[in-house]
Amino acid sequence: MQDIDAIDRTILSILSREARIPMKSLAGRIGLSRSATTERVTRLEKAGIIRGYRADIGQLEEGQIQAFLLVTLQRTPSIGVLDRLAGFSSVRKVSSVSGQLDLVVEVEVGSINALNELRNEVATMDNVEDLTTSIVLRRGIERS
Amino acid sequence: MQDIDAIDRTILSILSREARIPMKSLAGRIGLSRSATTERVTRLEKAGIIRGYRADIGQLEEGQIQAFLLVTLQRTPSIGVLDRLAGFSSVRKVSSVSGQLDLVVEVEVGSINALNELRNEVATMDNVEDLTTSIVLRRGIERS
DNA sequence: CATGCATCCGGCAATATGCCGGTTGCACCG
DNA sequence: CGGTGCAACCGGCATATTGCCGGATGCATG
Repeated sequence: MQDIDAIDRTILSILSREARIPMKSLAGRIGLSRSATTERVTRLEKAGIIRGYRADIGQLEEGQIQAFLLVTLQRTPSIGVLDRLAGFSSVRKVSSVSGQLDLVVEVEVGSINALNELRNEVATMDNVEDLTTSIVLRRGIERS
Repeated sequence: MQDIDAIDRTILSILSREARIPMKSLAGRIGLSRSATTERVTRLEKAGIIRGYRADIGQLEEGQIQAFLLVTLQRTPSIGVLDRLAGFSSVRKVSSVSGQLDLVVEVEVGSINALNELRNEVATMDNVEDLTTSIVLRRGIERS
């Protein structure tokens, strides 16, 4: 196969909300046999469309702190910085964005100290011009 | 049960990366019987610690646009705004943060037009003082 | 010491999965 | 045209996993 057709889209949308659903039930919902469904899912996994399956943990571990690092670079693109950020285990997600900012980095650390250290490391990276840290006080909704 | 002990933590950390793992294998890894493991997982689900299981979709749907709305409020707390934001289906995640900003809102829309409309709606909400929109150009790593 | 309760274990029937051979529709080619 | 290859589908059987018990154990409580 090659392109993602309507059936694949349905599969993705179902799995993105109910990842532990049995293949048989999934097959039932999309109107295919179990084996065909499994084949499609396997393909999607191998193609990297489905990266994995995650439990959605609602409540943070005690003492875990989430924060956003809002980064402005001296010059874009951000060669190197992205890779170096990915090297930190506390970095959860990095997005390159348009506008005044260049990067939005979501991090999760065990303490304010750890956050400060991380912040300093990132701030002193080559090419980083400005860095604002916003600690997450409260999580609202979270979908998908 | 009541508090989340070390075993629960292990369960969460395993499930947050491999949500489709069979309970039997999970049990093997943490050194408990299958039934005890299933019980714990069920408890975690009912307690809302595990909110659900999601397939991690790597590639965005064609034409889908992600963006961050960085919101400053006139006065905090943000009574009302959080709820109203949650009402938009395109809003993926809302975080209350400290610092100059008050809210970081992650959204995903089908078009720039839709983003603009959303932006306008949020900007004209009562209590919203300032709003910066940053479109995601590229997604870097994403963990957990 | 009895009672209640949380937690654990193992077992059996019901279900789901992995793996296979077989069918179908279709494009391609001598 | 018939033959070949291929992608996608189906169903079936052996094996693995789950749901759903009953029962053991440790522990706090009256």
